[in-house]
Amino acid sequence: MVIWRVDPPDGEPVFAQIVHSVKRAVATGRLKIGDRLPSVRELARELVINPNTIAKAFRALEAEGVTVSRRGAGTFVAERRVVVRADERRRRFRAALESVLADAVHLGLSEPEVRKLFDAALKRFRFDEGKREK
Amino acid sequence: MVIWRVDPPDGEPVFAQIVHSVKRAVATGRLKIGDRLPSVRELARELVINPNTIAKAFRALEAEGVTVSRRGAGTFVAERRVVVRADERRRRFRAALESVLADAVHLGLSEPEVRKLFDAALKRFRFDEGKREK
Amino acid sequence: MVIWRVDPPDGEPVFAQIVHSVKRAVATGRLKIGDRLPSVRELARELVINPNTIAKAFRALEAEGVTVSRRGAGTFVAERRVVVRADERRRRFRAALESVLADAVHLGLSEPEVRKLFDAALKRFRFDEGKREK
Amino acid sequence: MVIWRVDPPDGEPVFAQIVHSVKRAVATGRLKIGDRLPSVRELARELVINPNTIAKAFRALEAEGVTVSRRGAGTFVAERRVVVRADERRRRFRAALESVLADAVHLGLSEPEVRKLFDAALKRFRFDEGKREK
DNA sequence: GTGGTCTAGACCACA
DNA sequence: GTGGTCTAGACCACG
Repeated sequence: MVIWRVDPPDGEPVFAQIVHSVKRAVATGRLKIGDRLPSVRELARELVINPNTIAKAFRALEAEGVTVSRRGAGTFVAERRVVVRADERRRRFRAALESVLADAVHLGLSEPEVRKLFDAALKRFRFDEGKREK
Repeated sequence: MVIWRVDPPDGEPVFAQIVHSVKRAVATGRLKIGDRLPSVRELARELVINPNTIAKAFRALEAEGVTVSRRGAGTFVAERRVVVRADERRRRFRAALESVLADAVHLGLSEPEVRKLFDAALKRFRFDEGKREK
Repeated sequence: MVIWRVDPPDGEPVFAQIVHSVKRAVATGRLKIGDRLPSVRELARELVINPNTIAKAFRALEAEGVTVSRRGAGTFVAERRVVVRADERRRRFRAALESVLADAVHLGLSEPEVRKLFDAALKRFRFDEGKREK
Repeated sequence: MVIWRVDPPDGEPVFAQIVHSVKRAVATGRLKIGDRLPSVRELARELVINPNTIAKAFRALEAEGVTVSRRGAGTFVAERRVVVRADERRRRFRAALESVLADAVHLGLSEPEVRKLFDAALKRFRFDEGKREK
């Protein structure tokens, strides 16, 4: 799977698309703890995007605890550390899921189709790793 | 279930929260085809939100085909009509789902927890209705 | 062809749909000069529409010179009388046509398709009658 | 050809006139895919119209898929993508065309005149471009 | 009464 | 700089 899924006219802000790309890559194992992300300038050149936008995305990732940046060395995938209380994280997940499911209904997807796509997606994500790996 | 889940400081634009509220209510059967939504002014009073903001949400809902508005009459839940191609709607759902799952991983949810919450949520949505009902 | 093409949730105001129905019927010969329209109450019952809305449409038709109403007798298709200057009517037609054609392009219709639909539609309209008929 | 055909007292809402202006300009090739529209504020100044009104028109254009807007960047003519089913788009075109033709009859235009104006107008529209161009 | 349009002006988010 | 959101308030069009 490709890491960078960035499409400026998509509607989602470009910096958010970068944030999502990294989070998806980490959550699916495409990026592992300790892996180094490209430098801001490098990535800006590759994706043809303003470096300020990349820098903003990286700042957001660090604020969320997904990455850590070490001066002069670069940005790295961080050890996963859970900060949110159990009920709070369930609440957030449920809310996000409900929006997605409501959209699915309005898009005209059937329940079996949704179930199938969910199962398929779920397989690609690594839930119980992160705290053990390097 | 309550229909209106609106919390201005939430970060998500208020009008989008209203849009989501209605889509969720329709998708879960809390609102049925032909049902009349509260009037713009009425809802504005109830939620303590500027009427223009409500009107904007209703316009967005109409543009998405979720409702129809009639001057002098009100705003109604529309017949559900599927317009998007099958592959396109799968693509959209998959993308949205992946973001939600990536967030779940980073929130520290476990796979069984996610599965359980998904199953529970799925039960509340009505996938195969809409084209027949009143 | 059916005369009354009225669909409240269509977006076009209901009274305007009635006006268009009558103008279309007259222009295609479905209604002829001197023909009597249904009474306001009769039509309101038939179309399940507020009588005020019908009355408003009939007022608009009379203002445009399409119909004449005779007290106690009803509303009748009027002798066609042209009031607009030649250049003005060409200007109006051109403007309306351009909007329709622009929409056709954005809808994805092809030029031959448009040409064909135009030719087919044109055949159904009676341009050079009206001043002669009873 | 001038792009902006906006006349506030015309009866048609100002924002709709702007929408039509852009659609016409794109459909006739006056604006090409990827072209940047004037900024909201710039156009507001030029047309002496409230920026919110311009913004509303641009939002409507985006909802119809004619343009894409990017925060911080501007509003651009979108790749043309056909979403509506073939029969549906024919139905819509036919309905709009019939209203225009009925009006033409009532305006007193002759059939040859209508035909001539149609042929002339048709030449100015680009039906089969859009998916390939820059 | 209903929704729709337009203006004016503040403030935010993004590139 | 760009577009987006929200408020406040006037006025219009429709049923």
